[in-house]
Amino acid sequence: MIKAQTPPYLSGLNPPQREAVEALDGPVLVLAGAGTGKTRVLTARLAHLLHTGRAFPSQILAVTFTNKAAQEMKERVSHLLGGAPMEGWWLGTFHALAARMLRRYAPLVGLTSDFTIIDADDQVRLVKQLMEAENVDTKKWPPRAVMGTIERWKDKGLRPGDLSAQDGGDMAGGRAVALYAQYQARLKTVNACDFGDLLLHAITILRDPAHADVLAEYHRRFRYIMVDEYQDTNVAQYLWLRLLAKGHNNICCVGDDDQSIYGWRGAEVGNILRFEADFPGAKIIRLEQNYRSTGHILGAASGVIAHNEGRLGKTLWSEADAGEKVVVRGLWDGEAEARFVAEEIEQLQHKGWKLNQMAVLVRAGFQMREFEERFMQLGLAYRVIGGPRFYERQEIRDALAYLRVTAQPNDDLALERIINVPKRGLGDTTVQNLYAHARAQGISLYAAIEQMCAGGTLKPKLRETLQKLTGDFERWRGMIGNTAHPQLAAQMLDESGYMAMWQADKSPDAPGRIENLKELVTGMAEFESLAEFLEHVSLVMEAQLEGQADDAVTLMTLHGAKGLEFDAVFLPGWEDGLFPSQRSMDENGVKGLEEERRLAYVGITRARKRAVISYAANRRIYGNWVNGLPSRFVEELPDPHIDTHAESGLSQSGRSSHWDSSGFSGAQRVPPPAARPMPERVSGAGFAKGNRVTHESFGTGTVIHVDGNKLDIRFDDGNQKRLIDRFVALAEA
DNA sequence: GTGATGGCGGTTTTT
DNA sequence: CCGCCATCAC
Repeated sequence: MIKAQTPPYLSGLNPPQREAVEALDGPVLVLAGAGTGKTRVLTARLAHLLHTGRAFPSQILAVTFTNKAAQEMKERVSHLLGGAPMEGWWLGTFHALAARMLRRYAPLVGLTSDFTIIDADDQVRLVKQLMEAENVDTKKWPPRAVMGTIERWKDKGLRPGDLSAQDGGDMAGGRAVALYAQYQARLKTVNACDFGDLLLHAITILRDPAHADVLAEYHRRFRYIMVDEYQDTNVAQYLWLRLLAKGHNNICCVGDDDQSIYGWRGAEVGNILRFEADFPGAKIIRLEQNYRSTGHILGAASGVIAHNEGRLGKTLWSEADAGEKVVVRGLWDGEAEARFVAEEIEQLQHKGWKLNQMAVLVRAGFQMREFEERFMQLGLAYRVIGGPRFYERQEIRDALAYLRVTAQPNDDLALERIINVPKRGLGDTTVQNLYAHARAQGISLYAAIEQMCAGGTLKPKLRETLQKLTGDFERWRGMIGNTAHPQLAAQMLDESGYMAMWQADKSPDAPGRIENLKELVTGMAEFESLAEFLEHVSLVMEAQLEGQADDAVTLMTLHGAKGLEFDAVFLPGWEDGLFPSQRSMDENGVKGLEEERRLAYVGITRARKRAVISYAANRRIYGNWVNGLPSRFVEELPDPHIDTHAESGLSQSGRSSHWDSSGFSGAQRVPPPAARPMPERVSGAGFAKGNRVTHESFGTGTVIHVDGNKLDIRFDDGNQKRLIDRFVALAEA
């Protein structure tokens, strides 16, 4: 038999990569270090399975963590195979795939196939309700924390029945397990699931001997399983995978234990560390050749991560040049640090580097403000990743709640959300009464309303209001199927008075909200049906793409940066307590510290050519000045790979002991609390779109967009900048 | 039902 | 210091 020539997707792979692509049978763990071509291997492997005829697309289960990763893989495989659309394959996130299974077998766990998927907000509201009904002090135990405990149980695959009362410790006055049971019961009553349930229910079905036929069916179907980012799987996901892989064990997991940074939300590094024990005979393949970073950057990153215990161990190497050493710089305070970073960025920009290829990666969101302010002052284009997302905005969630109740009247959480929005005179007391009835009868809120209206104990006025509301929903529900869903949505927002509510609202953000609502309605057209649209928003809480300047510095958290790469990466705030975060260390001890260290590793390895680490001696945190010491991670950076004094040329002994007081402008030390020159103009002067404004260095321009105190201004010289309002003044008429 | 006020807490976040 | 809540007064 004549072998076809090497298929294109195999060419250019290095030996371990190729081995990972071709090892199709049995369990395989691909330990893919940062920048070692993981995605390339995954996609080539998929292509290989299909190309060699080992499997049809429908026989492969390919799992990712994010929709973005799933999308990317879909596109790349399709491209590798000549653009053919891959029909019927199971490629998606754990949650999307589990939801797909569950839609089909929902009755086996007491749901109907049109169950609702509730979001984080609904989860907490439900827990809070239950806590209040149980007289649990919500001050002492915040509902969020109780919900967190429940979620961790779900992450571990534990249902209320698998726990005993003491497992909750004193959380919620020792009632956490009971609350968990009630929470689950309530979800069942309203035919809903939370994210954790998607996997939990799926596991429940797959491991129930009574439904062995279901498992058998999936075994027949999925001959190969592939998993991305395995280090981020939780126990529930692991159990789900194990059940599905049982028998053939053709499972290939790709991951990097050194990049496990989601332990706090249930990820178990243990899954990847234990792989060989879990899947006997597993082949372990290490991808260690890095194609991304220079030698010094790799050396610095490796030096830091080497301080962690219990690693599987990899030695990254590169054929690339050593490049520049990692710059480490101590600054006087947070402001000086922001000035320093901005200055460095501008210098690189002058050398021809693209802002798009630079990123500032912080440990926590609140650190971004200092940089934003400085960038705005300078008119340096930047984009913030990870703000509030489209589907999380209040008005969008309200609109979705209307749609949810229309599609599924038993969706209590949704109904509760909008029952009095806009105001209909259905206040707390009324809602509590309705709920009391619902709980007593074990029915949904909507059903309770119908029953009570039929009863006749209600005051006429109230009854009229409620009947109007249910009547509206009946009417809208009747339109499903015979009216285009975007039109249904538009009509609903109109007839409910929701749109009118915002139109009547005089607050400055009301127009923006109306815009968003319109955008929501327009966006719905891309989906086949209302149900499909709702499924999408439940499972794909995608960030909204904002029309920002094309070339801009990226500002985001270290967590958000995983999987990305930039020519230049700035890592500010390396002070003990901030990074590594004090809380992490207090709450999780060495484990917490090690996860922080992995975060440091992730941060450094994002850089292709230049990494700049900085720390400040003084920082204002929550209003008061605190002085900090350089992060222990700074000490862990191996000397040969770092340059502590990029510009100032001060003495070079013990690096923690001297701060670069010269800054880059030679300013002398200023006692932190001293009055600093603050711009006189106050924020919130009420600029509006269309205002003519002036700025000291940019001249006159027109405000084209207002976002809180940030203004997008098109200057008369053609430049567009984003600035803080207090740096501009209204132009003289 | 709404607006004002005081207290408190304050990482990381996808699905 | 700032923003979110819960509570209170109307």
